This record gives sequence, structure tokens and C-alpha cells, in this order.
Amino acid sequence: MAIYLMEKRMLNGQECDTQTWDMGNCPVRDVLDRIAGKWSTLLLEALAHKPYRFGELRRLVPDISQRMLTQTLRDLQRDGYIEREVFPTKPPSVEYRMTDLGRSLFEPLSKVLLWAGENHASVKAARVKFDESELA
Amino acid sequence: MAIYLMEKRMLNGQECDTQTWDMGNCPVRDVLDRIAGKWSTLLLEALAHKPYRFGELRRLVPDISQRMLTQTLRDLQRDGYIEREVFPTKPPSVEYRMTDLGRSLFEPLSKVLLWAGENHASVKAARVKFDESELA
DNA sequence: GGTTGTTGGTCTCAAAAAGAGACTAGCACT
DNA sequence: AGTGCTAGTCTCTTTTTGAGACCAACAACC
Repeated sequence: MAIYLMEKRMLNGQECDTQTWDMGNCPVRDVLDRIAGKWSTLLLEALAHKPYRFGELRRLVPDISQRMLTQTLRDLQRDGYIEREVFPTKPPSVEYRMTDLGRSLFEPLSKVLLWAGENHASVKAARVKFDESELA
Repeated sequence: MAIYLMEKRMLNGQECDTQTWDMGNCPVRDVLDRIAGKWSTLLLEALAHKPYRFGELRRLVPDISQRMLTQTLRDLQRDGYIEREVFPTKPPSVEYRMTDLGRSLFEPLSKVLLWAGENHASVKAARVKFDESELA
């Protein structure tokens, strides 16, 4: 519940009294708690590429439940990263596309995704090493 | 459980048969599923600043439970982002510090954190707008 | 010498979140 | 008449998270 204003201190390196920070207004946590979901980045990545319909996204990410797809899309829409348009076809189809805000977010975010791809081997190696030292 | 190799297609824009992708080896999801936790980025941010002891981190992030602090730190250590050192003081103290791999990850990650700080207002505005149109 | 405090955890139980799958309505196609 | 498509919702179960008690060993205090 409480939100901790930590980034100011961390990013500029200056110390300050932790007790005086505004616990209810930490931008980083407020924003990150949403995009840090299991499916959020995946859907942002897809929609950064091009707009998709609900069913297309479901097929693109086969192991997401419809429930979570609906919910994650609505969360992303609420935060302004994507927009939803209903077409009066029969049956009605819904298209999701990225907004300017979403694209702006995806720019730095894609760098992290890139890092993940490039350093996957190192991470896997670290895991093996850790697990070996664990069972000792 | 299944892991979907999506990023290759997304990042270079080329289409390919979704069925042939290796569902068990998606770097982006494998790496991101860990750092996307609620507490991971927060702890990485703290440790990017300087090493901390267990109790210091707990005080720094008051609304984390000891259980989740222990678990998140161990996960981050397992993936090679941080390392843990026990000092033979009485009672024994434990210091956590970032590794080179962790610092390498935090470089692109900090850009996202920065974005969050800069665009917090836009996100909050989008939420208000969304909630207003909801109750209509 | 008994109480209290500190260290970094683990354990248990309750609450919240996520996954699985059935179900919906309206229409199109066969 | 039956089947399938659309984008969801509803319910139930399983997993994850949170809250808080508990632990051992020692130090400092009174």
C-alpha cells in the first residue's frame, strides 16, 4: 500500500532523511508496478510492432488466459499506453494500438528487452552456478 | 509455463510461423519475468547506489515483508545481479552488493526508471481520463 | 543475572492474484 | 439446424504474496 519515494535519493546520490519522503507519491513505483506485470511488457512489445486485435494477441501469446489478457490490456489502456477501438463488424472486432505515450515508454523499455536477449546466457550461467553451490 | 519466443519477430519486424518458435527458450521472458517483480527493480535501484545490509534494505523499503525481501534478494542473487557476503560479526551481518552483470542491466533499466519519473503526470492524467469515461 | 535489543532469517496462516475452463450473444456460413 | 467466429465475463482452483510470530546467539544495560 505505502509507496516509497526512493528514486530521488538513488539517482542523484544525495542522502536525505528517509522519514520525510512522501510515501504516497513515488512516480517510479506508481508507474513501474503496472508495466512490471508478467504480461505487460510482452503486450507492449507486440503492439509496438503493429496494432493487433484481441484474438490475434491471444494467439500470439498462447499461454495467457483470456482473463489476464483482458485485464492487462485494460490496465495498459488506463495508463494511456494503448488505445482500444471497436469496429462495428459482425461479430464486432476490437483493435488495440499503441499511443504516443506508449511508444515513448517503449523506447527505453526496448533497451532492457535488448539487454535481456544479449545477456540471457550470462544469466543462465549464473543460475547454474548458484544452484550448484546451493546443494553443497 | 510455456515461454514464447516473440522478440525476434517483433524487434526486426519480420514475420515467421508462430508454431515453429521455441516455446521453451525465450530470453526476454526468461530474464524479464524475474526483474519484473514488484520489488526487484526497487532493490536493484537501491543496490545500484551502494551496497546495503539486509536490515538496511528492510528499513529503506518499509512496506516489503521480510519474507519477500529474502526471496527477492535470493532471486536476484541467483540470476547473478547481486552478490551476498556474510560478515562474522556478532550477530552475523550480511551485505548485498551489485555485480558487474547487475550494473550492466541497471544501465538500460535506469532509463525506464527515469522515464517513469518524467512521465508520471501523463500517466496519472490518463488514468483520471479513463476512470471518468468508465463511469459514464 | 535477567531483560531487552540486534542480527538475518524461517514458519505458518490468511488474503490477494493468477490460471483453467465453462459460458454468453449475435450473426455468418453450410 | 448445427457449427464457428467475435470479445469478452463468471466461477472455481491453484499459486503468490502479505502479516506476523518465532528463532538462536550474543551485547549492552541495570
